[in-house]
Amino acid sequence: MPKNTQISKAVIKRLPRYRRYLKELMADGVDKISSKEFSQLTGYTASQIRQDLNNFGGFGQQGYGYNVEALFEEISSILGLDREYKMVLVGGGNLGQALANYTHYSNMGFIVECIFEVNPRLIGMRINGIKVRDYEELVDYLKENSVDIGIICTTKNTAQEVSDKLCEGGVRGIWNFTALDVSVPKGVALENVHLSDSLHSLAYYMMENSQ
Amino acid sequence: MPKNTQISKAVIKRLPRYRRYLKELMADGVDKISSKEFSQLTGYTASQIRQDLNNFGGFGQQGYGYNVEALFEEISSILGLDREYKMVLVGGGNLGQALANYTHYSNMGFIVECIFEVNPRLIGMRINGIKVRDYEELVDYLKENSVDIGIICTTKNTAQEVSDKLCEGGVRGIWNFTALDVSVPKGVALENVHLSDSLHSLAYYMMENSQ
DNA sequence: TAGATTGTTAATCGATTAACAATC
DNA sequence: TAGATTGTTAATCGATTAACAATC
Repeated sequence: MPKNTQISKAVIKRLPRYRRYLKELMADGVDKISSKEFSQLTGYTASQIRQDLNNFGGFGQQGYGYNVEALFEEISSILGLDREYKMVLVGGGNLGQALANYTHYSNMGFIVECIFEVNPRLIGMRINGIKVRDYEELVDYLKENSVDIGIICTTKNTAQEVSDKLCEGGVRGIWNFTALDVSVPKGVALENVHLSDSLHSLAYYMMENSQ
Repeated sequence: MPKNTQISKAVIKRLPRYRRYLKELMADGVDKISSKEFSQLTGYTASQIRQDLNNFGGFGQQGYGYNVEALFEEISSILGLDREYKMVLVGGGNLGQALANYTHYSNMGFIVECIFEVNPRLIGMRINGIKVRDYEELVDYLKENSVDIGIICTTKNTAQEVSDKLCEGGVRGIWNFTALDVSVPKGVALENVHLSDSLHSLAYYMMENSQ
């Protein structure tokens, strides 16, 4: 139960990371952890961890710490990972195909229903079980099916058009892998993965290190 | 010519974005831009843009603005994009193959020399011209060849081992796509792309929107 | 010269860290 | 009860924004 103040982006970015470590702890059979121990594990300060978690509620117990499994469930719920998301991916090239698979099989609850493509050689095929449809069918498909998230993996120059069609078609989230910062209407969530930007930052830090 | 104060991560994250927009402006034949106009384009405040750029030098001209092409070159140089980087990718699965291609062909100067894999069916093949080698050869390869950046695209449980081999082999940067936060020795730059974390943040914002 | 816009300092805002009272 | 550790307030730090003098 979130308090009604807006949570900062910085906090939200840390939650999936906390969750990953909690999952590992569960796998290792650890059932309680203090903010201090969790700090050593994650690299965030104990103070920040407590501060972050208390945005959402008091999940710990004084003198004891946090129950690993309970905290994992709480964070999962906060992130909305206790539901299912239907997704479509647009742009079934090399990277698109790989991402469709990755997303579908590595993340519980995120279901990639199909891939939309313009290349006639791919249309009609199945890629690891995920059907490839004609991009022309996208708008109709969205009319007939409820889709939560659209993944954009096209070229830069069609990205905005694709995003518009997805948003008009009723998706509530866009996961964008193109180099374009697409704009989405209010009420649609947007997450960009700019791979080249990431690589370019890496280049910077390499140079900085060697000075 | 960077001043000798450490530049904050927030600034470095914005530079590739500035550069992308400058590239677009160049393609559109625009040759000067003011911080105010650039603000409208990028969504960052004019003040922040000027502040950021002045960490590295005075690239503008009072009363005029910034020369688009010159600024693009400056930022490229700051990011270290005026050199070549030799890369190897470890883990040539679905996503690894796609990333090797993407990196090799979408980014000038980032050359993926080869892919290392354990799957015997892939070893010896070429994927879009990039040779797949036996993972067993990685250590020797790094002894004989100078490699700048290692891309890790294996499963989570071998990620740290791979990272260690790459770092001992002399790479100066790690681009990590696994869900593990690998640790690298001081002097090696690390950039993580946690795809699942990104997706999980998206899920959060979708929920937040619909409340 | 007048107008525009930078470079840079100062003010504000927000996020992180420290401290400690509450409490298990 | 004593010890440990949270939840939360206060202090600090850093990043963003505003303001304006410098200057093209």
